[in-house]
Amino acid sequence: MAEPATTVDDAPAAGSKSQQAYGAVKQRIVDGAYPPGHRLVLAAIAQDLGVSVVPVREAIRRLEAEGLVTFQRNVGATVAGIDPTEYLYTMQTLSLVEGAATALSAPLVGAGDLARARAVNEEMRSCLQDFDPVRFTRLNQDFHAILFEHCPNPHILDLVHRGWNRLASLRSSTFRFVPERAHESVEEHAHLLALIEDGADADTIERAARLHRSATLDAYLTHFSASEAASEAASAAAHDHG
Amino acid sequence: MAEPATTVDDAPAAGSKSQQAYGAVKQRIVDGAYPPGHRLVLAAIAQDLGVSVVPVREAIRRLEAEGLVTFQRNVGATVAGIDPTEYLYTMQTLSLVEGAATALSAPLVGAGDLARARAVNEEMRSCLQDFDPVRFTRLNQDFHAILFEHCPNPHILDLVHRGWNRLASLRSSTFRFVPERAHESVEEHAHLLALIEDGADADTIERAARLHRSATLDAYLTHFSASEAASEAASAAAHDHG
DNA sequence: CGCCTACTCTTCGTATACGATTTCGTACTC
DNA sequence: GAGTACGAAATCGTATACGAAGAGTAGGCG
Repeated sequence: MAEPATTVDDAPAAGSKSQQAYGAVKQRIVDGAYPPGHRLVLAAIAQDLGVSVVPVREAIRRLEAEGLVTFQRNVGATVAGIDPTEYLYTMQTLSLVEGAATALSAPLVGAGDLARARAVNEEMRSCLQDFDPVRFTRLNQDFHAILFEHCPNPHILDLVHRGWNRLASLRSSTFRFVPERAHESVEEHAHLLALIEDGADADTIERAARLHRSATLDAYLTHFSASEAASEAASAAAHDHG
Repeated sequence: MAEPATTVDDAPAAGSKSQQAYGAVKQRIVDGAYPPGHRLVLAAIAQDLGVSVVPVREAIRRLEAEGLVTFQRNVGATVAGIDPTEYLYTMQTLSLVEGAATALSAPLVGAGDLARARAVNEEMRSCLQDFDPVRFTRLNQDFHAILFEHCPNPHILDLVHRGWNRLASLRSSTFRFVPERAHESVEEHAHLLALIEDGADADTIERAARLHRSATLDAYLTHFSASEAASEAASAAAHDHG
């Protein structure tokens, strides 16, 4: 299995060069090395990774399917932007699937998981002063990942992961713009943990998890008082679930 | 803008050979020409379509991302099967996203849409005697499509389409095995239409739409009294939402 | 007689090469 | 001076070719 050892040691090294390229490009996108709007030129990436254009092409198409890049025939691919409307759609979808995943996962969350989640949430709480949006967002993801990762339905779980990946493009998340929201978020996390620990029914947990995310979305929308009609419509829809 | 004006009636001829291959293979899968489990050999398909293997490969990977085919490195692709567990997961996911899509779509459903939906439902009702599962399933899809197609969130709408596509592999659907369910289904459709017409709130509509699908799933599970532990777990989860 | 091994054959994975399309720069005209 | 048309460069899309990995099969060995 002696891989060509071309600077591969951290993340990729996934046997296939396609997967290798996929992992590499994906990482650079979420790391911010390829900022939104950046053009992804096949030949350049191929040369950079030491492979041909064919695997790179396939990787790009996979990333397109995940919504991380946009593609245009005979023009090329660019890193998917943070268009407010798109952000809104993504958050709404995520609230839906993450709520369900959390509810389905709840019965399978053990005491150890709960303890870990609580620890992460406390770390978030201690992070509130001397606020660092990026770090907070990262902890936020860790927290929720613990709660939904046991979801027995792989399709739903996959959708949750995709949603988080898309949001990873803008690493700052909502909390950069609306720091106040961070405070509420920590409290809602505690509430969610209590529900799970008490064995609340799935519907209640789903509702709480969904509302938690919808509230974050609303906080965002309130600050950027909607720039489009579409935003308003979707906002109203999100509210309806409150 | 100004699409090549192709967009021909059915599916293929989409400018790019990749898209052409994608459309062609997809159609053969949903048509049943490529039955579940059928091996998809790149070279064979390429020759059949008069193109090279590269576009076909890309098409296959896209179909893989949609869950219509399964892929194994250095082995090849096969049409995704109807593994009961997989069916269960798909239905559960579909109940989630279709419920949300229907609720979000409801305020945008006009009188004309309602009339069409009602007409389709009546056609289904008249279809109950002299029962044809395939035809009934098709009408069922038409009915629901009218209700969720106005969903303003393209991501959610796309997820609904993907779910339906996966189910299209087994064209007979649940109704082949549980004809009794067809009767209830028509009644629930009427109820759903009434809710939408009365302008019920989004949560109520989402609940009704989700429950409608969950009930179909349960009917299936009751007949094939679960063959696996996983099935039971997911079934219980689905019930929790009732 | 059954199991293991070596070989071949199919099929995938990737590299290279060439044609097609778009875009950008420049010169020309009104 | 602005707009348009032409041409060159860049980039994508697809075909062909070759190497690699897995699956099936025949033969030998226990």
